[in-house]
Amino acid sequence: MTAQNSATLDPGSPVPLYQQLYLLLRSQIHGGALRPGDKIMGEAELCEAYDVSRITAKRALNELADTGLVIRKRGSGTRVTDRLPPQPLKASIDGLLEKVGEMGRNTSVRVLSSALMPAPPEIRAALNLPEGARALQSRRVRSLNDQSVSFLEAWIPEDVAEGAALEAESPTPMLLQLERAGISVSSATQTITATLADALSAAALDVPMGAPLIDTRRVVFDAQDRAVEFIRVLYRPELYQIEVAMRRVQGDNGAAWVPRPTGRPEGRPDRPGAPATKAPKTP
Amino acid sequence: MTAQNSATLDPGSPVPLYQQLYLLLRSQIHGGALRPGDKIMGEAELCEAYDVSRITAKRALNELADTGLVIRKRGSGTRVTDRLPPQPLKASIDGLLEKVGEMGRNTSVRVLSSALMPAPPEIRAALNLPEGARALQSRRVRSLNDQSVSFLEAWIPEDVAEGAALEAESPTPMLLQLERAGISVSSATQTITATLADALSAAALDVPMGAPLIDTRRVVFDAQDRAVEFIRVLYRPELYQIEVAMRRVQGDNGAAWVPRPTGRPEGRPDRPGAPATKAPKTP
DNA sequence: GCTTATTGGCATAACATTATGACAAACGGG
DNA sequence: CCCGTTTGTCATAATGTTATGCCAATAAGC
Repeated sequence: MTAQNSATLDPGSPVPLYQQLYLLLRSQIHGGALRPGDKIMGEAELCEAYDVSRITAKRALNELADTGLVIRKRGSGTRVTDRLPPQPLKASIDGLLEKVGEMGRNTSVRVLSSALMPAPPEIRAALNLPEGARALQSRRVRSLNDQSVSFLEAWIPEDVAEGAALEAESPTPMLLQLERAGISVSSATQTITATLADALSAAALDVPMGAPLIDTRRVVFDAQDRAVEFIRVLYRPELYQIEVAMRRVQGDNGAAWVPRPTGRPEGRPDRPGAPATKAPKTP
Repeated sequence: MTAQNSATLDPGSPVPLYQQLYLLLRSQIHGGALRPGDKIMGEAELCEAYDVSRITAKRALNELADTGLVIRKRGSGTRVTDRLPPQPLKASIDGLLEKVGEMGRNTSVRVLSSALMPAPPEIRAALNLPEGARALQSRRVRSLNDQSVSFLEAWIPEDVAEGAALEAESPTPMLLQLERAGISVSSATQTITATLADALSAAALDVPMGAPLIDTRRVVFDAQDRAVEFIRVLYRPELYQIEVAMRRVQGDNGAAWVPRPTGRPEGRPDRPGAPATKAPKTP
């Protein structure tokens, strides 16, 4: 049984071939299969491998070059950029950044919009609101070093928002404002999945439509188990990833994995999970 | 600052307009904004609302009808199908299914390939192997109810694999085989991100290339802190999602979120988080 | 039965995507 | 310096996408 890499794009897809190939190569670079300095297959080879015409392969490679991920040279070929696209940030499931190792980052939050509006059904279901209830919607973008990392949409029930006198236009996280207003946040349920950038998130995060995004949804409860906030955050996977450290414990009914909360405590050396790209470059 | 909910489409995107509109409406249905039985805006209204021609609106609606999400009737209009698509499975971060509520599921594992081969650089980095080292690669697909849910690629260093006398062709999870062979698994580091289906994973999971996938990578360590396995698992987000329940605790330096290991213990009701992802479309 | 709303279908035209093929220009190795 | 390799550029043709406009067929209300 052999591991074969029969690679074929889907000509029947509504997404144009050059875009399919571009996204594919892009994810290979971000995922670590193609490393900085590596030589990418030439246009001719790509034609062969993916059964497309040279114009299509060329366009995919040119899009990569336009994004700065590769460098193309006549007669020489196409190579992945040396300057490593910065390692994606690692964050624990609580959504707070951890590996802010280099502290030179300019982090910033921009409020795109905020308004009190009737909560759509999906939000009502998450927040357990009656039909016709209104909620405060706030959309924000978080940037690090002038790169948009995450796009966020928060919903807070009208009564909660009023009671806490929230400043929706302030870049201060809504959750923090809630806590400052005396609402004791006690638990949350978070769902992690993947999605594609639509027009709205693509514009906010400065990625092409159809790019993959990490999609997290969280419902936050106060001490009385009342849902006080629903947040959906979309992250750019090449800039931000979720990392979980786990310990194996023996329980009553067999072994189980226990997530270790935050940081990198118990003497576990900092072991890369072999995500994205590799670190150093030869001198 | 107003929240413009008119998520305008992007005529400049490589993704055709009818597809953008199709995806938009589709995510509204999956997300709960449009509920079963609801009447969707007619072609004329969609033209107005999204500034597209009727042919485009019609095509988007027809794609929805082809997928079975809506029913169109001349003179009457377009309505969301009554039967709602099944909820995705929820699993905790340890990768083990939980919501196997209905126990009638036929779960099965198929071994696609397995081979001892030189470990590619990205794997060597994860497993801390020297250049030229070999590793056992095993690719598997896990299905539930005849639907492919996850695609898995495991790498085990040659010496570990030999010492444990692994049966790579057996559907028994490699990690379980390692444990049975006396290798005590004690900790792991897992990274969660999002990616696009390439040719290989698309074929294995029966989704179109370019579909979004949840991408988890895990390095497993034994009691001696030796990396014994690297696993990369790709999940179909419309069938499988990761769920984390968290508790807020007061620590020494401020509050922190503590993940609650597994299951849905402390009386927290089951709260849906509403996904919005791409499904396979067979033209 | 008549009217209105809504989808189905067709024709035309402008533009984007893709394949095929040919030639020019830069790079690198012998 | 020559030569093979690789990318840059161009032209042509088939196909897909989108807008505009028109008319037919079906459903629902009066």
